Amino acid sequence: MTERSRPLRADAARNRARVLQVAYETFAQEGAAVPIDEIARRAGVGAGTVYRHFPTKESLFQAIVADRMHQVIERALAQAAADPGEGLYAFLFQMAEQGATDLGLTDAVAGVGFDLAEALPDAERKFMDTVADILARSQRAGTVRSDVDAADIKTLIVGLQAMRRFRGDSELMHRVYPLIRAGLAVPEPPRSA
Amino acid sequence: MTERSRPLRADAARNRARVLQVAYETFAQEGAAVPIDEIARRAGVGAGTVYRHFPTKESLFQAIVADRMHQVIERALAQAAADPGEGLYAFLFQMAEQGATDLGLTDAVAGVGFDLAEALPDAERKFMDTVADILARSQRAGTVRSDVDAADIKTLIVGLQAMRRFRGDSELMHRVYPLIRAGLAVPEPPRSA
Amino acid sequence: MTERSRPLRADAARNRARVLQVAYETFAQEGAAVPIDEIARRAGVGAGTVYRHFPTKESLFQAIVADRMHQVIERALAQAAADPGEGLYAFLFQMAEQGATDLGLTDAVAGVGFDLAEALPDAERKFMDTVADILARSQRAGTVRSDVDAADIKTLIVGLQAMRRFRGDSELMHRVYPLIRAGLAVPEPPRSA
Amino acid sequence: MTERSRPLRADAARNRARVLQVAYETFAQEGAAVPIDEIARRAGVGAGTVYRHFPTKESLFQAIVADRMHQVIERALAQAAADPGEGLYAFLFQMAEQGATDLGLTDAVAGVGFDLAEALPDAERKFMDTVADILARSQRAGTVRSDVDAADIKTLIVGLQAMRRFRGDSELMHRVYPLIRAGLAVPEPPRSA
DNA sequence: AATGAATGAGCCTTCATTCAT
DNA sequence: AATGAATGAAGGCTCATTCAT
Repeated sequence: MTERSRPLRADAARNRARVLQVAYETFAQEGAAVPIDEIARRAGVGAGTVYRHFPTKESLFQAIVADRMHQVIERALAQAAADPGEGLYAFLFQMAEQGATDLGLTDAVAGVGFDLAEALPDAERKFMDTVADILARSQRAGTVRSDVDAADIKTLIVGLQAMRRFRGDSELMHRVYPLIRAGLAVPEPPRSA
Repeated sequence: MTERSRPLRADAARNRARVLQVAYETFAQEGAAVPIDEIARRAGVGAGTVYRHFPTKESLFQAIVADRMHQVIERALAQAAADPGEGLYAFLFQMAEQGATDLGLTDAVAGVGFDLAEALPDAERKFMDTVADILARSQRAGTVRSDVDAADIKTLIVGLQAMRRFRGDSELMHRVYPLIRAGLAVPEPPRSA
Repeated sequence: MTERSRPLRADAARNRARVLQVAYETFAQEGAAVPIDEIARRAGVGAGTVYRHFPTKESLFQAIVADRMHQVIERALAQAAADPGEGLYAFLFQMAEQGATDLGLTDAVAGVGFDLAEALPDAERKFMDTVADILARSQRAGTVRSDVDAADIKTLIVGLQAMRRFRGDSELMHRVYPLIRAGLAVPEPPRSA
Repeated sequence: MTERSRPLRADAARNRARVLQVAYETFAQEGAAVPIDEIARRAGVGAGTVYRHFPTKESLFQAIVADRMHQVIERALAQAAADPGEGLYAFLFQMAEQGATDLGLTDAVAGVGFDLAEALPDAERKFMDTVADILARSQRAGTVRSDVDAADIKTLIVGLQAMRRFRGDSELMHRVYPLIRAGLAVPEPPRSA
């Protein structure tokens, strides 16, 4: 996605990956207010090195989000292929789970303090395509009502992430998630006399 | 709730109210990172005046949240009294609406960056009591399934606020809200043969 | 000293005296960093009232020092009249005692952060005259060596105040004060063969 | 005393030393109320640089005091070794001299606004040990009366510093210092008949 | 390329002083 | 005359970003 005239030197590539990973974990745990110096310290590099790879804090954010998006999409597609009927529900669940421990991703998806569509239009488009794909498969499988579209699902993802962060994993799963699922299910036709 | 030996002087009361209002709007729009100086500027007072009324930024937050909570609760109870069956749905909608333009309230309810239960235990308790009250009325009216409790509703509120912020009012109302409502409705009994 | 066209109204005079007293106690206990608002609060008046009587914090300081100086001088002269030989020692002791609990007076005498001679030349002159007077009486009484002058005594006062503040009253009296006294006493003439 | 995993980079060490020196001079001249920004300006660095080396204003104070203490102790021990009988007097004189131009050191020794024993217990202990050592040597040499202890000497130091600050160097030396010395000298035994 | 020191704008908060009530 | 609210200039400290080593 990011093009470079020359591939990174091996040690530079290692540093970049390490910073990305550490930054992801740190922001996820502590929020976006963590100083870059702290990221550098945890990654075992100098602050200058972080800035060499990511010229602003914002760009580090972007890189993290792009990275996560990529992973999320891969996994979702795999699940949908394996079980189309459950695909959408599995995806929703997975996104809630991710988002709960991943403030950056959540906010990126929700567009809070970070405009995904503007910052990473490719990632945004690919994400929406994936949602549409998975949704269509589940609808064809008859497990999701047909008057729901990809934008609705994205909205639910945003909501579920917030809920998941607010309430514990297990409680969300057992108490709220079923409500959402019931809402998405194909409604019973009115009982005929 | 806050007691003062003597009521504030007229000018002071005016300033206090003005700061509160401006701070509410500003935080809602810009988030909690806005400097106090900016609040003061918008309110047309000196920074010292803000600090006279609210000795820390945190306390200004608290005052805003307490104020909003109070209003929200009042309105919700009035609605529930007028139409018990619709009470819960009206409440959910109202909270989503409020929360969308009111980051402070949202975060306070969700416990993000502000521990409502700790900072304003009275407000928190009253809020939960109100939720339980409205829910019970709707359940008695037969419009909400009985295996849902106040904590579930609070979770949904958090989710709806996030969704509402993400998506426009009208779209949320027409596309996502019905799903939530369907999920909360009393399920059809399995069709007997 | 300070002239006024009209004498203060009774209530104003009462307020002025009260502020002076409270400010003296507060500065003595807490140091000069105490805000004027705090003085006002303790005195039970508004901050504006303090400023009506003492147009700056500095001037409040001056008034306190002048007041204390006056009292110190009165008492010292009385003691010297009663017992000329002990007069100087009593005076030194008294000043150490005062100064220990009275940061303002100490610093004023020492000229630290407050130039007594410049701010209150009358008080300064009167103080030095008093020192000279008491010293002369003790020298005539034969209890103090004759090659010591008023400036030396003032220097010792400054030192004793610092020492007293550093060490407790009783320890200063029993361990260090005798050394000073021995130093001031008329030296033994060299033993003839 | 302070250990660092790696020695500071040359430029950093230069800056640190420069800040320390400038801060010493500035605090000595102007007192502790000088803003850090002013120190930084005089040192020709940014405020952030001061804070990099000394994370709080307090810690800058401590570093200065520790530095001075170290020098004072070294010098005093050297003098005492060279001339035990004069050692204590030389020490007193030196401390008075230092303290007069060094509000930080004075206040640290006197415990005014800075609790040496708490902030730098090692320095405090070493200082007291040094005082005791020098005193003992002078007492053994017969130049100081035996009923004086290290705490008394410390008290005198506090007093002398205050006096020195109040009065010029030469005057203190010629007029007051002899009094103190006379007080410390071994008293003449009462003349036998 | 990496390092980490330096920068400096900006934030929260305090407080001497002024001024409307 | 008294009150206490308002002002606004600092001050200590943080941190994104730049730059010398």
